[in-house]
Amino acid sequence: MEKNNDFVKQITKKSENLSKWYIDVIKKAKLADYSPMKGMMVIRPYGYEIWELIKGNLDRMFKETGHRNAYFPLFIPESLLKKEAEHVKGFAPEVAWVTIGGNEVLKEKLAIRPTSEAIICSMYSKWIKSWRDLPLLINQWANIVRWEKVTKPFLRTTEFLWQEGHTVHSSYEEAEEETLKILDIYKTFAEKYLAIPVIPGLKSENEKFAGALKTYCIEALMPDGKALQMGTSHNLAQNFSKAFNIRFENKKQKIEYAWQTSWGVTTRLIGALIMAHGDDSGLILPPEISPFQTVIIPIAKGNRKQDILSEAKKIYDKLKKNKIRSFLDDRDSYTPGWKFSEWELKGVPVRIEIGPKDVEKKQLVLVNRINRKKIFVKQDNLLITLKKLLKEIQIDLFKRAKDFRENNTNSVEGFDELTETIETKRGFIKTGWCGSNKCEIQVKEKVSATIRVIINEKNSNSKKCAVCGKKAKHTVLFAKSY
RNA sequence: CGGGGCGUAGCGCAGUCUGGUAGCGUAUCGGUUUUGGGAACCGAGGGUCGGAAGUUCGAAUCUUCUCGCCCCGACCA
Repeated sequence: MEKNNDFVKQITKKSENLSKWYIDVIKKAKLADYSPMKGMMVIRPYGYEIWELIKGNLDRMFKETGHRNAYFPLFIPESLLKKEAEHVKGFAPEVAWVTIGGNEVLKEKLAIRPTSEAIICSMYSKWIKSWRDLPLLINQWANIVRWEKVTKPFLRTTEFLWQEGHTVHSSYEEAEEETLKILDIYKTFAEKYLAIPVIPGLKSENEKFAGALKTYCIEALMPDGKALQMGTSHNLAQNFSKAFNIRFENKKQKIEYAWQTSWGVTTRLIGALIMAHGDDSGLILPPEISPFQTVIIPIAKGNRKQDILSEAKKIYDKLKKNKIRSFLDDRDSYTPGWKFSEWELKGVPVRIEIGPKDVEKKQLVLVNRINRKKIFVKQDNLLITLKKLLKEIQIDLFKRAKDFRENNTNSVEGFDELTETIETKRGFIKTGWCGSNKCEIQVKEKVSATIRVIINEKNSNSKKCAVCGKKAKHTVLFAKSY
């Protein structure tokens, strides 16, 4: 009986089929559900609460670095979207258009924003006149529509939620500094809050944002060996300021085009969170970002029922007072065993059990979601032990994910070894690259893997390009990607 | 957007080949006893078989079209 750990029924095993497991968990844990429109999902309260925690923490980090929130329109007139040539070329295939308003056919069709550079830049050109107006540091939390062909809840949906920062600076160097500052915030957030280790770096020309000079990103490795881009930060240089006429008078009294950045993360982060940490029993949420850090399950037996319930309520109040997000599951219609499985499926990191024996001994049972290890703790020591356990779980999840990434990162030399490793092992493939578009495409055509991130911009320790054999300019990570 | 698979009760499925008026498990609702790993018993409700058109005396079942979802590719956060 104690041998069988298959407590949760009705979800596919993560080890057997990650995709199926992923969908099962999302539906059974009530994170999201499909809507009547293709590729559009409903984010249910439990899923949205995770987003609120992501949003709250990132928002604080943005504000601490001087950014302010604003809100721009959902629609972008076609003429504005077309102003930056590369930009419109990149997004055209996935834009949804509004052509009728009320009963009238519109004179100019309106794009539902696939990203907001165009509308925001058109406003910036009105607002910015002098170096004294800079830097301008604005972020917006918004929804976005991209008409994707293949969708998957959280990872790629037709409509998604995100934040997009759009900043304006008086020099290239300052814009570059901002781009890297945000990249660092993203990395810190991913690792400290989501407990997902990421690799920061530059995108290749092939993979960069339409309209950017340089695109930086953070990349994570998922359990199936595919890479997931978790955030991007672009140095737009003067590409958009020239297209949208954002000019300022600099300190030398010369008119100059402004230097810009843009950056974003999306509800995709929730998808990463689900895949990175979960197991055969369901989700495992890092304490920092879990809607409930603990769930209290009273085992209300026989004539001790009232007794136990009131003790459980006291524990709940105590945790609430100490700002530990918890849920008291005192529903009478489910048995304790059912609740254990349910909350494991929902990924709550610590379960607190309180039954007749515990009330007698003035103790509680804490159960770690990662390994189901039980800790018996005196009621007086609850806070200290619980806080320690939550910290431990946060760290363990990060460590687990990092070990996985390291075990699935292989260094290779030469085209054959590169393509063979991708085919047989997947994961990140570290190798030298000469910097040519042609070499990257050659790999893509053979094994459909691309350069996820350039991790060493300057030199590559005299390695050779894995494809052409010429001297390598960069060290890069190849991978298949989401 | 190409190749493959699937849409029948909230969920998981059988029934489709061979046409005859819809069933199983689970969940739900009411009641009683229960509660330390998805409780037991008694009773009840719930489906225009994804949608449309056609063939037929008769369609979940056959034909055509269409919508959606999943998997594998190509494209993207």
